[in-house]
Amino acid sequence: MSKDQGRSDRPKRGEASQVTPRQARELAIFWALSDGELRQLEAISHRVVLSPGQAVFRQGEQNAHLYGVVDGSVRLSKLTPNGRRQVTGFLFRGDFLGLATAKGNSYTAEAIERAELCRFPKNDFDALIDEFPWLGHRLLDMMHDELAAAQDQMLVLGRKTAREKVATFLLELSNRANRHAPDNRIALPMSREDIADYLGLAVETVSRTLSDFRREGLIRYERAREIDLIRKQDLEYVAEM
Amino acid sequence: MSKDQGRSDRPKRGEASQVTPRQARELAIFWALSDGELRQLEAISHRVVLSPGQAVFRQGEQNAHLYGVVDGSVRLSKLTPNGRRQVTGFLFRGDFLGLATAKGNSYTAEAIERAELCRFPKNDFDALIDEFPWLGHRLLDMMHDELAAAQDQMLVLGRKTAREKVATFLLELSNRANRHAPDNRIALPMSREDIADYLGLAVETVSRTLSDFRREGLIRYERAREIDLIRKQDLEYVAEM
DNA sequence: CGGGCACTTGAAGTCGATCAAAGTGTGTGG
DNA sequence: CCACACACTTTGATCGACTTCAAGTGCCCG
Repeated sequence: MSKDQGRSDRPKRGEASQVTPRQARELAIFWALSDGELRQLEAISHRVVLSPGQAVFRQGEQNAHLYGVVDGSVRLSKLTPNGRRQVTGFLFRGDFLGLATAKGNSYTAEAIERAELCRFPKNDFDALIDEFPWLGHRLLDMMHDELAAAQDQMLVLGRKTAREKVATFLLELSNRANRHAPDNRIALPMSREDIADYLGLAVETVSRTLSDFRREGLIRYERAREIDLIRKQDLEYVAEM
Repeated sequence: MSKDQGRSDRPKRGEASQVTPRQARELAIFWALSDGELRQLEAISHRVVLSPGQAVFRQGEQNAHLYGVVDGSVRLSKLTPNGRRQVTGFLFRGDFLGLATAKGNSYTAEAIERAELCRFPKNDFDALIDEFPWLGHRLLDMMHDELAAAQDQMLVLGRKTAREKVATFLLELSNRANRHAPDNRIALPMSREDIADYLGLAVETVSRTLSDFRREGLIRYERAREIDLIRKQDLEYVAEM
């Protein structure tokens, strides 16, 4: 998870600068770009670095940009007038955001831990799509995936018990965020409250359920944010997918 | 809600035929098409008529078509292995489906009441997009809306009480399905169980909550599937949007 | 007109929320 | 470098909303 702490080209947090060569390479891989295409994308890209808690954009704001997560993790959430919160998703390196916001964001995006993003103006990106139409198809595919994920989550929220929700969450995180991590050990950058707001539970229930899983030997952890999924099979059984 | 019962051009249910001039006109309006564009869309369109309960397509099946709802209403749902169901959305005339299914449907789409759909092969539609690029943008916009709706529903499922859920549902239906209906009277083509599975509640809770609303004078109804939203304001207050 | 399915209502039970408090770890300033 | 403060996490006890189980009731369609 190279954090590049103290590198000289690191800009002031929350501000944008030109993308670095490393970021450019990341982008090229995410989008499966040729060299020529990459150069064009680079030309319209800026780099954004956020510290924990800082917002990429907020519910209700206008937003004319697309973002790619290069490093770190991002939390998407909606707030009700009376202050209840629903976390609608977590994003990790390789994920994109800003897609679902034609006019005014319907949700807030915030960095959970220190995060590096790439930013492109939507207009420039649209122009790029006209030049490389398959980019548009890729964008549509990404929205497909996002929509499918949202519908899966609706099932989790509407029809699963607390145990099933937490088990599902752990497995989802294992598949999405820790693709390349050592087997079955997952890092949880988000707080218990974030998890609770994602699963439609109280913090205490999340904590209790994790303790239950540990007592039953399904998982193991000392630090709260680093969990070993021993007996993944049984966890899958609990999740009842 | 002209049902065209007994019209001579009505095909055998569940089978496809050429679109009718009336359907073509509907399409032209939905997509804001010019005459030339409409002719091309007509050329690739087929008409599908479904009786109550019949599936447009099923979870897991391949699906190479897009559909537009011309009349009636459609229920989208997901099933867990152990038989629990989550209804992810309801579609009415003017809505589209088949968008979120790149490879294998992630949900089932079924007619609630008798429904008329227009069907286009995805390939032909893609070709049409190449000719009229703004059609692709329109498609992206529609996915925007779908995604935003899904995220709204996540908030409903995760963070609202039974009363809030039911109130939200009634108002949503009033805005979406009954845009052109006489003020504040809504038709509910779906069963109480469909509503329950949409809101993540038990059937009995939906029924009870509606009875409560009636007792409190927020709504009025004799037949279960036709409800007057008297005191919409108060309903909005209950929904806590 | 009669049967069946959808809806409603009632009573009891349970899961998760809420309230309360103790424990843990992390970062900051002395 | 240590001590303290604060935020996060865990655990316990109680409460309440919604589910589940069990009968009704009534509407719709044959």
